[in-house]
Amino acid sequence: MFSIGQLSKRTGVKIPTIRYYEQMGLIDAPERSEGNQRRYTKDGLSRLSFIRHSRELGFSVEDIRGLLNLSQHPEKPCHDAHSIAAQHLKDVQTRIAKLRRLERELKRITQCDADNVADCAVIETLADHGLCETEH
Amino acid sequence: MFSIGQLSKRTGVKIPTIRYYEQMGLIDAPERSEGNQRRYTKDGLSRLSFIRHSRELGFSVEDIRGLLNLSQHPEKPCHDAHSIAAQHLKDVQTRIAKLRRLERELKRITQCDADNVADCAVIETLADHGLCETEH
DNA sequence: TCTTGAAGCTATAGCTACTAGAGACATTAT
DNA sequence: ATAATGTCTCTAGTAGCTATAGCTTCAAGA
Repeated sequence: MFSIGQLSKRTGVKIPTIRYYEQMGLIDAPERSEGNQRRYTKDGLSRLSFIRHSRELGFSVEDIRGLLNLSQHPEKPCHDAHSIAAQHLKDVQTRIAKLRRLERELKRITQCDADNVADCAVIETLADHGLCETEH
Repeated sequence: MFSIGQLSKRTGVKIPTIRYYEQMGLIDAPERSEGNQRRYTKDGLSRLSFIRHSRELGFSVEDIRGLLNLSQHPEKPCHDAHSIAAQHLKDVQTRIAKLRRLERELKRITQCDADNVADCAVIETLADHGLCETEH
């Protein structure tokens, strides 16, 4: 049996976040001690680790709810898990592409070496989209 | 003079967002019509365009507050504008790097071709961080 | 056994940057 | 004049937590 603090240390999920997950129904409400404190089992630990890891990979809480659900049913086809992951991969790739365009634009505008704001490319570019090289 | 709807169309910023910016102090409260509706000048239009464009480049509202401030003082050195932009560029690059690692990991785990959840690499990897190739 | 300090409890509010909705009033076109 | 559209304020909701207040419980040392 782990206290919430021990669970937190083992998984790296902060205490208020664990309680938040419980509230959101991602983890079951665990048993309580006589004094009403949460007591977790190994099962609770691995479920939370699953969540933690999924969050690190950027899955949304809703996605995780689905994945957790699937993981409880080992006999089911894993097609659903794949489509969640594949969709997420796509999202990540879209975000990368977008950020790359931003990076290019930011690199360009930070290269200005003017002395004052009047001639500054940063300010000027922000004021006038027409000065941008790429679309965004 | 533009109504809020016209301003919205010209800048691409949604009406509630314009009001939100006003509330946040990013744009000045404009004059009102006799019937209490907002009426904007060209100045208001260009200020909002500046904000819109900065948001598109991913600057935070706080950053934009600083940049707008600087843009009002053309005689000032533009060092501050540069450091805001440079810091933002750095953030963007960090995010790109992180997303690339995610992308790699997601690509790897979505390549599984198991039939059911019990053998599914997606689920398995999420449950056990040790199966990951890269750190995150 | 008593005490003390750390850890845990609930409930509420705050964060970013908006977005949505309700219900009332203003403006514009016909 | 009337109807359709636009705008007003206010409140609450979104994701995924984080922080605070004021209280109770637990575990270890004297």
